[in-house]
Amino acid sequence: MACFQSQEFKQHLYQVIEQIPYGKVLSYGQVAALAGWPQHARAVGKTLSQLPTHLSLPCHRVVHANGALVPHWTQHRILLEKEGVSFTATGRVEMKKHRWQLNEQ
DNA sequence: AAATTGACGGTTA
DNA sequence: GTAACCGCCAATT
Repeated sequence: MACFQSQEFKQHLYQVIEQIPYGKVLSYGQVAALAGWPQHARAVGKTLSQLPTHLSLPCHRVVHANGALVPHWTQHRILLEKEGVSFTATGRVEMKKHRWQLNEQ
């Protein structure tokens, strides 16, 4: 079966992220589960970290389940703010409002 | 082969 | 509400 390095996995991952609606965010674990690899949230993050820039994928809509943003990425908060995502005082996304659930839409 | 690291998750304090 | 701890998997050193 396909490994995490395989193109098939990445393709599936891209497809999931591409489906994230405007102003919504998804956690790594949720993305991993939708891609068919539950419990692999960490590996998903690793894969996203190796994403080529030319894909123009809304990877900024993928955040930590706790609402924490991506470390070492200064633009993350800005991009989400532009989409109307609310933040708490400590700089975390309000997952309660913006977490994309398959139930809605 | 063993230990370390990393864009994580959920529970507990 | 935030902060810390332990558990999880895969890739790298």
